Amino acid sequence: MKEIPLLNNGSVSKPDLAKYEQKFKALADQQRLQIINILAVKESVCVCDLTPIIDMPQSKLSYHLKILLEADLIKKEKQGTWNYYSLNVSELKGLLSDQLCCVFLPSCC
Amino acid sequence: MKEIPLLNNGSVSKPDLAKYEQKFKALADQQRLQIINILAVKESVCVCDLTPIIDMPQSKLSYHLKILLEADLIKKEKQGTWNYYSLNVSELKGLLSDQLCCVFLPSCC
DNA sequence: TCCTAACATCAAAATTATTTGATGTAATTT
DNA sequence: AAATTACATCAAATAATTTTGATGTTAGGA
Repeated sequence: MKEIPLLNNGSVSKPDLAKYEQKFKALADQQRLQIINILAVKESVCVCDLTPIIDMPQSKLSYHLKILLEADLIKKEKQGTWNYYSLNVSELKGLLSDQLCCVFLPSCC
Repeated sequence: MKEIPLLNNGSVSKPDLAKYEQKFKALADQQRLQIINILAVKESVCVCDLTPIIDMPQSKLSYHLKILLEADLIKKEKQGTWNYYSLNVSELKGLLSDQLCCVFLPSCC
């Protein structure tokens, strides 16, 4: 055993860790990254526009959108029968490097 | 049904999506974020230094370190009996916003 | 050489997350 | 008012991840 370091649990608080965990979890899925990428290109899109593009049953798409929504990475706006989804760009920019913004939010570059 | 959009699967390639999925998955865990945060403070640390700090059985810690390692977020250097781990700072900076770098890699700020 | 410390790895169990298909609800159209 | 479209939600099935405890490996010390 080597010298015992002074106790230091790191400087990020527990609730912050939980918050970032949630956001990274939301990003940690190819299908959701693809959704983000599509929303970046198309600005604002309803679920019915999305299904034919990404080839996914509607309930599955709703599930993934909800995960992104709960992580506050996207926004939802109801307009009559349709639900329009769009990116929460400021939130994403606060999370991702400029380089990644270029990859996933092409409107950035 | 509204107008059918021109087909556009997003612009990020499949292998890239898989790569980012892996990296975000590695980040998507409080315990691993805590490890990153500790490595940021302590620069280079062996597993035996880490166990008492983060209160986790050794096999579990090894498991989480491996996930970070496979995502190329940390580096490992063997020195005799000890394995020293350190952050892959450039990789993390390519991933995280400046703001997040400040949170998790405090040496940044 | 034998013992121990510092790990990694493994298999089983436990926990979480995802997928699927069915059903529910509200708005719109006919 | 009935039918249809655009979703959300639910419960069950499946799959992936994490945790645990045991065992294996290697290097250094007695």
